Amino acid sequence: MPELPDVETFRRYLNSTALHKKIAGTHVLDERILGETSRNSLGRFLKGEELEETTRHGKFLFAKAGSRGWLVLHFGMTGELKYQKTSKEEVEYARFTVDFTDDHRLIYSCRRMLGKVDFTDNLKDFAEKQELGPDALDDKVNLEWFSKTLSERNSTLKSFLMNQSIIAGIGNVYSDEIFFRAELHPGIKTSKLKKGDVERLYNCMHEVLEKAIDVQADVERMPEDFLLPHREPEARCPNCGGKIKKETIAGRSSYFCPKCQKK
DNA sequence: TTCCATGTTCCGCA
DNA sequence: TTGCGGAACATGGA
Repeated sequence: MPELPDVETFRRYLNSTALHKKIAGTHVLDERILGETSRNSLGRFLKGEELEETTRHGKFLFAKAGSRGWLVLHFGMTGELKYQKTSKEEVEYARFTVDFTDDHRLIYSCRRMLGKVDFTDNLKDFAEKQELGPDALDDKVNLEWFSKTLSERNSTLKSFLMNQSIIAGIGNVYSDEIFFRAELHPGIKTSKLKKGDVERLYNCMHEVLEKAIDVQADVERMPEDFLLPHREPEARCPNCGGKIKKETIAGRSSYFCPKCQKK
């Protein structure tokens, strides 16, 4: 589930596997995965270079390829990364590979084709073009900024937190988790929040994202009192034992506890 | 077979 | 003009 914690986990995985190796070539297995950069250009930009370092902005992962710029990976809803020996059998739904001269390759897979592979020579320009707000864990997103930005909007909390042009990185699953921890109903209007609510929401956003990164976004390793392990029909609230409710809010299915998260 | 799914983008409307 | 909510997109999985 590629939201901020998942993408951060991919980034660390890439760092521990695919950095500082010479790129022999690249393969685009399905052109529909490409963003603005053509198959040929992508190959030309990457071949002979090494991935030197990585960074992340919201749900976008960037890997610096020599002095030419950055490989851009977005994972859509079903994207994944895998690094393995070239001789190993192909990963299912593999769409793009970076092949290294040491006979290993980095495989980008994406079942539903909603992700994107791209290249950019400037991270700032890229973020602007994508209309990305600051990353949720960026220092800029402090309580003061958060509370000011919240007050300038008038939408549901759900739609606020999932809007990538306001704050980048939070999607459907982790926004539910944040509202659960903050004991706020996802359908509350931003204008209705009291000062204490805003602070709690802000703190829970950090708590949830950091904890999720800690456990490598693995649901099995999430704390038992998180909503995530109980995010399914008929589940019980880990807090009060009540029944978890599913409702469409801002166009997405939202799970919450109607007892703990009042509107 | 039908419904649903963690992503973004586009369109109509207030 | 801006910004919100819903539909559409692609591809299976339950």
